[in-house]
Amino acid sequence: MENTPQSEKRDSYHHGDLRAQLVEATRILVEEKGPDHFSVSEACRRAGVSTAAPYKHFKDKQEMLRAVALAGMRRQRQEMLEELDQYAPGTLNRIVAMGRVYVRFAVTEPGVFRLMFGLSDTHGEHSELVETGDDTFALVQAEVARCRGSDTIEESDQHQAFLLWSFVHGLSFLKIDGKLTEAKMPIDLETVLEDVAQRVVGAGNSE
Amino acid sequence: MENTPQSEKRDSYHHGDLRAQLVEATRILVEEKGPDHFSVSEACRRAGVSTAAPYKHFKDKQEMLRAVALAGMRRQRQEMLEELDQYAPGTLNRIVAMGRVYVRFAVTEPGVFRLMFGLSDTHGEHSELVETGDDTFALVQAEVARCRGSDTIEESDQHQAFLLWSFVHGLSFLKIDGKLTEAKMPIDLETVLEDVAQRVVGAGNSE
DNA sequence: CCCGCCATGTTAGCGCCTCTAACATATGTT
DNA sequence: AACATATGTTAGAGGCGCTAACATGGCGGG
Repeated sequence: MENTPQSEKRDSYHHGDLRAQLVEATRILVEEKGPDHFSVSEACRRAGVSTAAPYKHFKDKQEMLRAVALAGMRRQRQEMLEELDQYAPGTLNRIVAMGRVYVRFAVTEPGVFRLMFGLSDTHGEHSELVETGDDTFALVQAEVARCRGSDTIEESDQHQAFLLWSFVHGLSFLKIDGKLTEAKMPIDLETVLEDVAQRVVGAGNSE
Repeated sequence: MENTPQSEKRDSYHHGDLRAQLVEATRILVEEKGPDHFSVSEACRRAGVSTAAPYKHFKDKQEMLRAVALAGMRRQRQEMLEELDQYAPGTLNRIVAMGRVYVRFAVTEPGVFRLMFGLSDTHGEHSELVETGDDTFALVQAEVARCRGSDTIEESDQHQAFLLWSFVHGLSFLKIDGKLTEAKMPIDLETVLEDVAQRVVGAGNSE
């Protein structure tokens, strides 16, 4: 973050680390204007290069955005791992912690968060994004299994992890889209996450 | 649907019902290419008019998309009402039915569904969209209350409706973004919806 | 009945955008 | 030193959103 001089005039013809700087400019713009209103031109202006320069590093606009999305997914996963460290294994607190990170990330970086999921066209083909997402989901599955006292993931764990994921995903989007007025979400986030973890993982099976 | 001649050459200078036809062309294009890759120009080509014509009916591109989003929200709400008619009042089946409509709509018309939520910039100011969304949500709240045997909505009903909404919303997006492989969502939609309704509304409070 | 108004269409064109081609410059390998 | 390659530049094609100015035709009042 702090090693990106951004708009300092460069002394040499060549740039040094244009690719990284373009990704950072893209990230900032995506947050500022939203993924829709992002333009390559403006990223170039921010980075202080001509509008043709990015095409030496990226195939097209989509690839620039994809780089930002991938970095976002890795950052989100990293934050989860760090948060998980603070809680004892096999407890609901760890489930709650992951949900908290998920929603917090969405609220803190809604632009990048939208990118991580919205760009569904190209995601399928480019496996890094899919793999990183799968890895993060595997974290949830493992945590659910451990709440049962097991280290192997069974179908019920998959199911519960899927329920949790859908919920926090929906909650995140509703929040950043401004659909959640006070009246619709009457209690605070932390309590909600605890409630959901309890309902999904804490209780016994209900069939 | 069948009263839109689409690309028939029109005999007269004037068009007759260009606005409606542009909305329909927009809807189709949004489904075909996704909300991102929609262009006013192409909608004009489909409707057989010049690229300046839409601006006699819409302020800008956003307003065209908003018209499609609003129509979508009303259609979704209508589908819910029709589906609800098939089930006895005060039963979990009615909760499940609403979830089914929500997800089915998302899967059937992912482009419009994205539009209904994605365009968060302009939603806040233009109240029709917000109101329609609120109306639909109120339906869920009322249904939850009635499962308790009450006709007045209390905070616990709000809370449960919110949980349900977040879940189906997240599930819908994960589905249309292709994030739900077989391994991640091991059982079929109907069973999932029943399970969630049971966990959220069916069970007693868990605090 | 005709005439003028206004709604709604058209063409022309500006400015911005993405992306490519052709050229320029730095870097490092031999 | 000379060349190959990586990475920057300028110029420009082609598409898009939107506006201005003009054209057409339906409709209501004299």
